[in-house]
Amino acid sequence: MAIPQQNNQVNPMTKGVQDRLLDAAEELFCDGGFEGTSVRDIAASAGCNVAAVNYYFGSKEKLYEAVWRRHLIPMRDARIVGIEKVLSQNKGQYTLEDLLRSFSETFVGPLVEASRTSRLSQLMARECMERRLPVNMFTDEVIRPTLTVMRTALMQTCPGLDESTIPLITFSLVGQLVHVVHVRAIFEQGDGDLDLPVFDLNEAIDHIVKFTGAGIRAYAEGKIK
Amino acid sequence: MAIPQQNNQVNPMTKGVQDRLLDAAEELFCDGGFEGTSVRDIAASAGCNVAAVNYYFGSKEKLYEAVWRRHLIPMRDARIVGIEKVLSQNKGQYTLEDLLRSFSETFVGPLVEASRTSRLSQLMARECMERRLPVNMFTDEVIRPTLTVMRTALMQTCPGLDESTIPLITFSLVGQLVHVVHVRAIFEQGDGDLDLPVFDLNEAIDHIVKFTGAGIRAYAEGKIK
DNA sequence: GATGTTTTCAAACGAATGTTTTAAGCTATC
DNA sequence: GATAGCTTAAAACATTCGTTTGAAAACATC
Repeated sequence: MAIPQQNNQVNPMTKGVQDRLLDAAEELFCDGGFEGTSVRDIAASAGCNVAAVNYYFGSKEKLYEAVWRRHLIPMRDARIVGIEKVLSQNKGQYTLEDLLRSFSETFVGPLVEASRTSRLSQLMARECMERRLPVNMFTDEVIRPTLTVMRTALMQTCPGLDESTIPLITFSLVGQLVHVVHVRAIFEQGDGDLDLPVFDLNEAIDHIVKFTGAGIRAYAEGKIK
Repeated sequence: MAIPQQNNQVNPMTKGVQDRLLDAAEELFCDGGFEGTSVRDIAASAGCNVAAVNYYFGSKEKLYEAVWRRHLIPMRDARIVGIEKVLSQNKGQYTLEDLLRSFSETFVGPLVEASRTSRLSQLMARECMERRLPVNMFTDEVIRPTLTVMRTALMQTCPGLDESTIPLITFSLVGQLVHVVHVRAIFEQGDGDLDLPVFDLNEAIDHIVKFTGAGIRAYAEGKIK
């Protein structure tokens, strides 16, 4: 009746059933979404029986949450250390753009670097809409900690900046970065015959960094509001 | 066997079955997504039989497309006339921020003004991920026409602007606007106990307009790149 | 009012879903 | 090697799904 403990496989050669299920579920959830993926598909892809899903995770829903838990904390930590690395860099020998670039790259990185057309980004985008995870799981584990670090980092970098503007500034930066991930996903799966301008990720990030930097400086220099 | 013609109801008092199905489907698709909504729910909500969906639209999928077709063209037209209204305003008596504000408001407007926590925005966000509409239906009917008008408008407003920067600039603006719609949806359905700063839509749009304006001027004045 | 067409409805179909059951296989301990 | 406790497996269970069927109802036309 009870769900067995997490079995951290001792032998690293062959993954246990739990890990195989997590891997398979992650890939299939990304491609087909939660509703579009059946536990039979997951079990088949993991090479085990259907019942294993309920045996190890209790339900399809719990399996979905377990897939997410593997990503949230590493994602948050990567963003935070990215910011702190810039801050601790040669005691102040960094520009606003350095800070923005570091944040942008650690933000976009895990969302696009994953193999096979950015699985995490698909997963994230789906989750934003389907709302299957417990509310605040995201807010508590990723968004709030990141915002806190970013706030002090920006204040330290731009002395003239009014602290009340930081939420909206961060909002603008994140909005552009999220958008870059979405658009990239669209272009990658597009059939290429769109005559929209070709989309280059590094070029886009470079633009976002400079563009956002200009906006922030306008705030800091009092040219806005 | 054949699907009957669109019956444009003569008597405006009582909507026909097709329209009732479209209304019900729109609401339910927004709340539950495509997979999460059954044709039985739709039929019940529309007050008709299940078979009516297949009778009038051929399939659940076709009904979903029909729901979308009611929105795409009005959305595109609203954006375009919003831009053109500013352009034709007192022969040049408008600022860059006027243009950005008009575009922003017509962009965000239909996504947030709809009754009940912005149905269209939910629908849009879901569609971005589930990809159920024919590819390029969005690109052809909305995105490309809007981009074309926006390009000429920006070039006319900022003479010093390099045309090659416009796609990325528009991208930044749209990214922030899409994000504002998403975040607003999160806050509206949130339980309010998030201690994140309160989110005010008009304040956010005002920020986006000024922030983006500063970024564009930085390009136009050669301070970037 | 009879006739032919369009629309509505209850019922059923066939397939797919998540979950549970029941029994067999496995592994470690004595 | 027997025993107890995990783990796996096949099958069945109970829903739910989109769609189709066939007949009744409503409507229009003459």
